[in-house]
Amino acid sequence: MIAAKQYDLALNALGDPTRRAIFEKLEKGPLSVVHIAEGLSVTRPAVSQHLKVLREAKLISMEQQGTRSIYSIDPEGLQVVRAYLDRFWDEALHNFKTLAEKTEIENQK
Amino acid sequence: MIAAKQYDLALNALGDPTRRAIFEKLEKGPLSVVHIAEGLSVTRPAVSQHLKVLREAKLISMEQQGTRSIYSIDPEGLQVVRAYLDRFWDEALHNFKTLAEKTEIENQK
DNA sequence: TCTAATAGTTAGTTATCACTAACCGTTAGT
DNA sequence: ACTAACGGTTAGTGATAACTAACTATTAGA
Repeated sequence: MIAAKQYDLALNALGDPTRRAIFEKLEKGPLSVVHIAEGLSVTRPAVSQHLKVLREAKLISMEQQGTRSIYSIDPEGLQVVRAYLDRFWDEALHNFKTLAEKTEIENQK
Repeated sequence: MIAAKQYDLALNALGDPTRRAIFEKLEKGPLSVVHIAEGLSVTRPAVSQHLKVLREAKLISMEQQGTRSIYSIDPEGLQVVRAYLDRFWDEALHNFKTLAEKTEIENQK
């Protein structure tokens, strides 16, 4: 991955199903690595690697507590992806509108 | 990809840099396949395959005009991803808030 | 101090998926 | 009918990245 932009990192990170599973585990609140790993079908080291990717994308943040690493959802990455999607919103609605108008005309025939 | 849910399809689709490049080309308006392909570093068949993935994710829609296939941004896929991200918003803000409070306490020392 | 628990790293393997080449089908124009 | 333009499909290949196994480092507790 030679992604420079933040949204590249974030969308790449969320593109993997295992990483989404990890991300979704944090939906209910912060968790340590062992807690994140349990129930998942991959080994703990694999989880560690995914956590690194998610962290670089600023989708999660980490706080050290003794020997434990506690991970939480980070709003920064979410915000970046949101902003990216919003770029396309106007164009999408415009397309939708013209399509709707066409359909209407079509129906009048 | 054995993804059932719409947001799985959408996030998987946006996870690839070439597909993002295609998607971003449609930001300014609808385009035919040849127009999408020009400037990209992959062959036209590759573009066709990516368009299929984006279409299944409802991120783009297609309209046939003679021999041309005109592609546009589809708001449906955008909306699905947005809703997915929103699921994490409250939790993310909560984490952010407690972190902010902790930092404040830390600074008071 | 010794041990257990937690988790990050790295080398090597495997599996996935993006890509090209070759092909086919359809429509528009001459 | 013939040709050109457009674009979707498929088989096979190559590159990427997800994964495991083995190892190391750090901290907590007995």
